[in-house]
Amino acid sequence: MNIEAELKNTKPMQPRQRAMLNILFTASWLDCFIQRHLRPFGLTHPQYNILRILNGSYPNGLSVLDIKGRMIDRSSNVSRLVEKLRESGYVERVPHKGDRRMVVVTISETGKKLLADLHAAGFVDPKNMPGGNLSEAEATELAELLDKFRG
Amino acid sequence: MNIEAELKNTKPMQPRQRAMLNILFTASWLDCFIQRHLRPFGLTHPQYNILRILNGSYPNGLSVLDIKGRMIDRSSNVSRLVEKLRESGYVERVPHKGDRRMVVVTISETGKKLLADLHAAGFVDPKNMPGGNLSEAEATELAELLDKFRG
DNA sequence: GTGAATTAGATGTAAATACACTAAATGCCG
DNA sequence: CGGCATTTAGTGTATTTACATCTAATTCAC
Repeated sequence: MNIEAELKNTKPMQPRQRAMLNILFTASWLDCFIQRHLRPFGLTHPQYNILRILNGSYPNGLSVLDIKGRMIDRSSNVSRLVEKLRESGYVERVPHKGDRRMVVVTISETGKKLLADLHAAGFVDPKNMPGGNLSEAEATELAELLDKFRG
Repeated sequence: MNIEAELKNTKPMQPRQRAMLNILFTASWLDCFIQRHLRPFGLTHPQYNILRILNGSYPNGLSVLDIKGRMIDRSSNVSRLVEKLRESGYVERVPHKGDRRMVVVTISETGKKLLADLHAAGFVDPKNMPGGNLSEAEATELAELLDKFRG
C-alpha cells in the first residue's frame, strides 16, 4: 500500500513532502515490528541497539559517549539504558583507567548469549525481516537516497 | 555523510540491513529536526500531526479512530493527545449524533491560526525543510522504494 | 600552578508512551 | 426481544523519554 493510501490522504502531496512523511511512517512501522519481536526477550529497541553496538566492538568496550554516537536514536539517554542493561546482567561497567570521568561498557557473556538467542529465533535473518521485497540494488539505492535526503 | 559514517560502523552491512538502519536513523534525525522547530509553538510532533489531519478534513471533523488511522505513528494514544489539544483550545469535541460511542473532533479557529503561524514561520516551506537536496524525481523514487520496502 | 572552560556521565522532573484494561454503545443472531 | 460479541473511546500504571541541570574530572590559557 502506498503512503497516500496508508495516511488516507486525499490531497496530492509535493514529492519531498511525500518522501518525508513516508520516511517517518515507514520508520514508525518498522519500529513497531522490531519492538514487537524484541518484547518476548524483554528488550526495548534502544537497549537492543546498545547491545548490538557493544557486540560489534567486542572484546573492546566503549564509553557512554562512544555508544551514544553510534546509536540510531541520538537523543537516547545512554546512562540510564546502560544501567538497565547492567541490572539485567547484559553489560559490565568498569571505570576508565587514565580518565576517571569515563566508564567503559562491555557486553557480558549473558548479553552475547541473548543476542545469539535472538539470532537463533531468526530475528536478524533477512528473510524474516521487512525489506525483503527490495532487490539488493534497490536497497542500496534506497540507502543512498536517504543519505542524500539528510544532506 | 553516509549511514556507515553516521553510525561509525566498521563492518560492511548487507544492503537491506543498511537500508533498514538508514530508514530508522533518518527518521530519528528528521523527528529531532521537526520537534525542535515545533517546540517554540508548544506542540509535540504527534499533536502537530493531529492538527494537520484535522485541518485537512476541515470543515468536517473526524472521530478518534479516523484520526488514528491517518496518523504517522499508529501507536499514538489519540484520546489523550486530543484532550491536550482541547485544553489548549486548538480542537473541539462534540458527541457524534447517531452513534453515541463516537466523538467528532474538529480543528478550532485558534488551531487553524496556529497552523497559519507555523506556515508563516516557514515551517512547511520546502526550502526550510530537509530533503531539499533531492530532485522531485529522486523524492518520488525514494517514496516508492519505501512503499516497496514495507511490502 | 591557578582558575575558567570544557568534557563525561548521572540525575531530577514533567511529560509522553506502551500496553492492558474498562465502560458504554451498537450490531447481530437466535 | 434478550444475550453476546464487537466497536469506540477513555483510563490506570509502569516505563521511557525529553530537557535541563548537576557533579566530578580534565584541559587549557595565562
